[in-house]
Parts: sequence; C-alpha cells; structure tokens
Amino acid sequence: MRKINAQTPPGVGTRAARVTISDVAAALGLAKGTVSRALNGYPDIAEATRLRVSAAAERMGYVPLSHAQAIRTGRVRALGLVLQVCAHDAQRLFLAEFVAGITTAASKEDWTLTIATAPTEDEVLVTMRRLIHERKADGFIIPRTRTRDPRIKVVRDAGLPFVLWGRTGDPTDCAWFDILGEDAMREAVRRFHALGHRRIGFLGGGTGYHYSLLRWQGYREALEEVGLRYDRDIVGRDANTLAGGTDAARALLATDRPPTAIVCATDNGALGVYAAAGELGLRIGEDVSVMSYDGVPEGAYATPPLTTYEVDSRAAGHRLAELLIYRIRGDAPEDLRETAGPTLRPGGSDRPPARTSEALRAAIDTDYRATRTHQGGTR
Amino acid sequence: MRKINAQTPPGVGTRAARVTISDVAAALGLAKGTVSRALNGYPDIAEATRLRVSAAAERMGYVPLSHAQAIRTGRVRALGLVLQVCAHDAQRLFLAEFVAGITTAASKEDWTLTIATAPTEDEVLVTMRRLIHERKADGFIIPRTRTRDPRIKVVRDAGLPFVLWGRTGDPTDCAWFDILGEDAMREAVRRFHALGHRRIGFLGGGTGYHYSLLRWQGYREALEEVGLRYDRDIVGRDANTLAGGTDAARALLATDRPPTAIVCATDNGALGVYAAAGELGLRIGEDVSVMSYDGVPEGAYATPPLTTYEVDSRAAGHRLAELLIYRIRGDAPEDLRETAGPTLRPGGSDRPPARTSEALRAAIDTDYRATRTHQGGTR
DNA sequence: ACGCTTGCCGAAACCGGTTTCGGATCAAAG
DNA sequence: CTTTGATCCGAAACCGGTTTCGGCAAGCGT
Repeated sequence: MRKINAQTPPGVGTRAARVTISDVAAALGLAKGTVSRALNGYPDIAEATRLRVSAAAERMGYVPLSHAQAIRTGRVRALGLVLQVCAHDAQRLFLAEFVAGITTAASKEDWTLTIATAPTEDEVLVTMRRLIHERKADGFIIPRTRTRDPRIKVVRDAGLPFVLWGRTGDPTDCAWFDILGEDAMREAVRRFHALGHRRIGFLGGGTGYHYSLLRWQGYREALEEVGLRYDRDIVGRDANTLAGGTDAARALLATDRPPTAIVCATDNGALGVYAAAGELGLRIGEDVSVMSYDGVPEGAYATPPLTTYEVDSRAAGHRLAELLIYRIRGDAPEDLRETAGPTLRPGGSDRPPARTSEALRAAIDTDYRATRTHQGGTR
Repeated sequence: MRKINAQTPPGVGTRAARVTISDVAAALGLAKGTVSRALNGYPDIAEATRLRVSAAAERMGYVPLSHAQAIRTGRVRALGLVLQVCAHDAQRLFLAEFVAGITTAASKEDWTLTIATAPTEDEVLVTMRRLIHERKADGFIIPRTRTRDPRIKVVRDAGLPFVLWGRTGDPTDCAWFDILGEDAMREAVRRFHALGHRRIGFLGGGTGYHYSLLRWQGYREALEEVGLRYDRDIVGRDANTLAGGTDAARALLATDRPPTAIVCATDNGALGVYAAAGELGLRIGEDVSVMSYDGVPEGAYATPPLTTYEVDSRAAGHRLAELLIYRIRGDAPEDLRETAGPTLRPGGSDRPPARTSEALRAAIDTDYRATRTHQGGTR
C-alpha cells in the first residue's frame, strides 16, 4: 500500500494531492534520482529514457516544487523587486505596467516575482538584505538607479545577480536596460530651437538619480550644438515632483530673461510648469512651451496636452526580467546591457514662441498685476 | 571537521554562508529537532531551554528558510496576488499604493508577496491555478471582485484561504475588506439634491463587478429617499473607463431632459463626463456637476478638480494582508469581514445647478451649434 | 577470450528544516 | 524501595527534490 501525501494544514480544507517526483518514478519503474536527472538534462541519461520520463511527467501533470528544489539548489526561481514608495506622490503609477512586464516575462519561464516595498532608502536596503538572507529571490531588479547606488553594493556583496533599470556611475559588474533620456532632451532642445525659441530652460530631476544627470548633460550638449549659451539662471533642480517643478518654474519665470521654452526631465516637473504658468496667467504652448519625459497619464489630461517622450514601462519590465534571468543563468553582465531610443508623444505644449524672452518678461509683469486685481473680485 | 555549507551557484560569486538550524543546535549541544520545537513553541520544551535557544538564534542571526520549512509544512509564508492588467488604461494606478500596503503588512510578519499578472480574465484563472499548484502562495488576495467571481471557485476548490477586496454575490466562506461605495453614492445624491439639483444621472462601472451593482443600488435608493424618480434614460453603463464614460455621458446629455448633475461610480467615468461636456461646450461645476469615486490623481488635475470619494488603497492593502494572514492561521472567514466608510475629497465639480434640465437642453442645442461654427475658424 | 572503456541507471546521501516516537530523568505516590 | 507518571530531550524518519557515487552491461580493441 503506497502512502499518499494527504497532509491537511489547519484552517482550511484539504489541499489537493500533488503528484511528486516519486510518483513519476514509481509509475515508470525508475529511481527518482533518474527521473530528476532526466528532467534536468543530465548527460548520463539515455535519450529514450529522457523522452519516456518527460512524456510521463507531462501526462501525469508533474511540476517540480520550486521550494523543494531550492533547498538543494539554492534557487527559488523568483525575481526580487524592492520599491521605495514615498508617502508623497511621484513616480508611482509607472508601476502597474512595469510589474506587468516583469511578471509576464517571468512566468513565461515559470519564474515568479517577489515584491516588497519600503518607505525610505535605508529601509529599502534593510528589506533587500532580508530577502537575500531568506533566499526569497535569486536576483534583483533595481529600479530608478542613482549615480552612486548603495543597493548595488548590497546585492553585489551578497554575490547575487542583478539588473538595473537605468544606468549608474560605476558600471562594473552591472547589467542594465535603459532608455536614452539624454537623447530625448537633445531632441527637445533641437525642436525648440527649430521652432524659433532662443531662450530654453531646463528643469532637472532629483539630484543623485543618474537619469537626472544624463538628461541634464543631454540638454547642455544640445544647447551647445544649436549655439545657445548655458545659463544656470534658467536651470532648475529637484523638479521631479509637481511641487518641486512649480517652485523651480516660478524661479525661472522670475528671472530677468525668462525662458520661452522649458525642457523638463520629468512630466511631474512639467506639470509644475503648468501650475506656475497658471499662477502668472501664462498659457502653455503660447507664452511658454514645455516638453518633457515619462508619459504619465496626467499629461494627456492637461490643457494643452503635454508633449512628452513616452516610456513603455511594460516593455522595460519585460526586458529587464529576461535580462535578469539570463544573468542568473550565468551570462556575463557586459553582455546584458541594452538601451532604447525615446518615443515622442506629441501634445500641444510645444509651439513657436509668441514673443521673445524680453517681451515675455514685460508681459508677465503687466499680466501678473492684472491677474492679481482681477482675482481680487469675486467670481 | 564540520562540513560548512559552501555551495557556489554558477554565474556569480559565492553566496554568503548562512547559519542553519544545525549550527544553532551544535552551538548549544542540542539536537536540531529540539531547536526547531523550541523555536516553534512546542509544549514539550522546558521554558529555560526555549529561552536559551531563542537567545542563541537571535545572537547567531539564525532565520529559518521559509522554503525549507515549506517542504514539510506546505506553507511558504507568501501571499498571492494575481492582477489583470488590461492593455487599455483603467484602474492601474491604485496599484502602487495597494501593493505597498500589502507588503508592509506582510513583511511585518515576515511574509512576502508573490505577485503575478495576466492579460485576460481566463488567464488570471490559469495563472492562479499555476501558483496554487506550485505552492507559490499560502493564500490569495482577490481584488476587484465580481458578483459571480470564478476566481473564488478556483481558490476554494484548492482549499486555499483567500480574502476579497470588495464584496461578492455569494459570501459563503468569504472574508473581505471593502469600502462602502454605496454610501458614497447615497451621499452624493443627497448632496446634489441639497444643492438644488433635481435631475441627477448616474454612470455605472462595468457590469459584473459587484461594486458596480452596489453603487448603482446606493444611487437608486438615495434617489427614492430624496423623492426623485429613477429614470434609466439618465443612467449609463460600462462607464468605468475614460472612453466608456465619454460615450455614456454623451448619451445622457443627448436626452430630452439631460441631468444637471451626474454621480459616477468611478473617477475614470467622471473624467469621461468632462470630455463629453467639453465637446458640447459645457463647463463642469456650472452647466453640469459631477461627483464620483476612487480618488485617482488625474481628478485633481482636471479643471475644475473632481470632487470624489477617495479610496485609501494603501490602508486597504494593509488590512487585507492582515486579514489573509489571520485567515491562513485558521480564523473563520465570518470573523474576517470588514468595511469602512467613504472619504470625501472636495473639488470644484459639485456646485448648484446654473439652470434647470430643460434650460440645459436648450443651452446645449444653441451652444453646440455655436461651438461648431466657432470651431470652423482656425485655432 | 580478456580487459577497459563507456553508457546508463540505481542507491543513497544530502539540503534545511519539521514531526514522531521512544527513552531517560526525576518527583510524587504507593 | 519500587512504581508510576510527567517532563524533557535525543534520535531518526520525513518532506520533495538534487547530486554523488558506484556498479552493471554492452561495446571496443587486442
């Protein structure tokens, strides 16, 4: 009488009996070790046997238990992702698509995604260490890389494979996928210049993020390329949130020679420009033009719709998962570095300048007073 | 000479040596079975020994490997979540907060979240079955429940615990957390009535979703409560997306007696009302008032900002994870049913009616023509 | 005909835990 | 002084896989 595995965990009803490797072995009259080796492609198994085994496994519906394998192999067939979810808004909504991309690629190979979140940068590290120590993942996807990123050290010290969503300062041992945001910034500057803008500002993302540095460089290089002078008066920082973008845009528009066009590293920052322009009674796409990067949905709802370089987060997630699996399977990081070009999503926020920077300055000053007094009256 | 576990998986550097239960046992001069029972609170271990063991485990940094435990216990200490991520937009951005809530609650108990996605409803079921069969999760969180939800059958058949994010038609064996959307709809109707609206329409979510049914009922009941007649001419369906909402709103505004206020089951539908109103040259909050439910960020960026009942997705995820863990540990589903009231996020889209329904009809007809001819001109 | 590979598979150890079972110790009871 | 029972722990089986090791049989050369 064979013993059937009929464990009944407390709390709920019986779990369906699973067919184990021993069941398959018994059905074929083979040793379970033989079955295991046959399924894992060991060279010391006859081709005929291998076929017989995989046919039987298929027929009986046998699927190895990844955590049972893990105890010996140390691999759980899971990708790790730790997200920093700040209390305030920012960057959160790219996530659904991103995760969808990762999980579809992962499940194609019968892997899963173990996901965790942490409120602060430090806790992200703690959480990663915990997942590593508990062997919850065989490798990590590291999103939103910084120029000097402590997460890389954590995962590298543990000897675990990883891939970056974005590039970083020191590429040693790093594999990555990234979209060339700097090219987007370059194109934006060129386009503004071609439209007739001669005073083009820039709003950068948070300091420390590597994409932020790259995009700023792209802006700066393109400026030189079209023959405009770099002027830090019309370059804002920490503008990757709505609030930050609003503040920075106010500052730019308060200068003696305000920009007639602003290139933004992120859509959130660009929406801040909308807000600041609204305060001054300026219309986007007429008084001030804006182009940015990300493709957040709010941009499409703004008036006029934001012209931006859209990021296909799903495709990125998909590719990153594939790269990570290759990496875990042993490919060299140097062979797993990919970049893609930016994709423009046209809107109505990038148009020829209605006036020069000087005229804009004057217009702001008069309009602003007008708006103020106008707002004084009830509505 | 003790053998140290120094396996080196191919592909990357050495994984740090982990301290195992045998290490702890050896350090204390106990059998590893004893250590295991001590840490798991078996009654046949002396209190002194238990303290000694847990102190040593703590000191040595011993953490049991969940997948090693799982092989015997069948529990992997992971929560399962399978998301349907449609190609088109809709409901996606609640996700980051939701996931954050789940993972914080989970990691508090040293659990993790195994997440997967699928493009269609059927593939969601397939994916869930796969995760169940591979024992990737000890229980599931089922989001966006339908009145008759096939996912419940899948997980119930497997004998796995689960909790619902939302309620469902047949509550047998179900635990859930939900926000009383129907109360929000009631309040919205009452508020519109108090503001003077006498023609209040409704845009429902997708059919089949239980929340959609409940909210529609809430609308209908409140209508009766304030003494207005239910009129299916001003009730739209399948309006839980921007496109669906736009279509439905067009239909409502094309009736002989168009609504001066519209209660929407979802923000996306409400933004569709904005779009439809825009087409007709109507202003939200003046010609047509709108209130809805969800609290998506786009709503705050619309002009005027959308008045809506905001959902704290993070709190919901947090609570759902807790409930599921309780459920897995054996609590009865009947004891794990919680609801919370809606929270209003005021905007500018709900104001007294500028005119009656009849006057609105006339205004639309004339304005619309005017707009058309006006649009004929450039710009 | 004999030894030597080589191919192929069974047996058993192993991974890191959990759980069962039985035996040793000791205090209280007879 | 033994018997009994409770308390506490060690030993070993077990979970579902993987991997090592050794041996049998067929094929090869000489």
